[in-house]
Amino acid sequence: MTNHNIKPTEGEMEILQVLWQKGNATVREVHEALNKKDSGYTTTLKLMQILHEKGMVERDTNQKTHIYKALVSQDKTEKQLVNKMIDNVFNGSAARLVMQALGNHSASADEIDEIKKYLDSLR
Amino acid sequence: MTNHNIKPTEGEMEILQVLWQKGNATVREVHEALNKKDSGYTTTLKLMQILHEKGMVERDTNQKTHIYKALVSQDKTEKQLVNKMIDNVFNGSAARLVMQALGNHSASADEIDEIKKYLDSLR
DNA sequence: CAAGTTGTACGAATTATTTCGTATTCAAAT
DNA sequence: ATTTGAATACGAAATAATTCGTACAACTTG
Repeated sequence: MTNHNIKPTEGEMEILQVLWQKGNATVREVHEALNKKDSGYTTTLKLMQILHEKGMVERDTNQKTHIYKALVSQDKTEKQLVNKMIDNVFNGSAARLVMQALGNHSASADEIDEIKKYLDSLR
Repeated sequence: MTNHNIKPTEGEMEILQVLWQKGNATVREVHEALNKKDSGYTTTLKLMQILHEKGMVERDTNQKTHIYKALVSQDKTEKQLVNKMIDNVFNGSAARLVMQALGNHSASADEIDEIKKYLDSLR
């Protein structure tokens, strides 16, 4: 299977987020979206070049200013990370992760409804 | 608030898991529980010493063989990690994480029931 | 008690990740 | 055309995390 061992680092993930959200973007756009006051433009550039080396993004170099686009799927990447966390942190129990996620104040009433609907659809 | 910025590394997490599960344990017990063929005993020892430096575990040094015990709570640590993932990976949406977790790891019917019960209890 | 075994201590090597500095290229504006 | 600004390339420094080697202390047991 392709895309076997994608394991973006934290910094790489931040960039992928932006690319998934925007569809495609230049380094400057990504850098500004991230709005990191603690690291410079060339840092973002470098990370994006590394993502490219690793085959996680592609880029159009026809213009001087390159345009990047994610190659790894958001869904697959998210699944990978979630699975890893279920295994590493919750000893394989998806339910435990879910409850931990919901026990926080993070989930609004709307979200909870959405989840219930989703659970029903699983039947 | 105490325990403000716990952020165990991956290796540290593995050890904490064992300590949470066993209540307390020696380095050797932890090392064997982890069953790492790729790294040696002193590596586990070192990590546990670092956990101690960081105040995440305590140890009884009355005997030659020290006995370790987690000081950070499993629940709080899990919440931290889950929240971090919700922020970093799911743009703040707990619901998205939950659905990714369920759509995936094929939560069992029992697990799903448990989650529904839990959701109802949140009202 | 001497030899072997099991443990801790801890500096240092290794590896991974992030960050930066600087050279260079290209295009726009003066 | 020259300067200026914005971009890429990329080595290397800085930081973080893991792993190991080795010294030494404390028990075991023959």
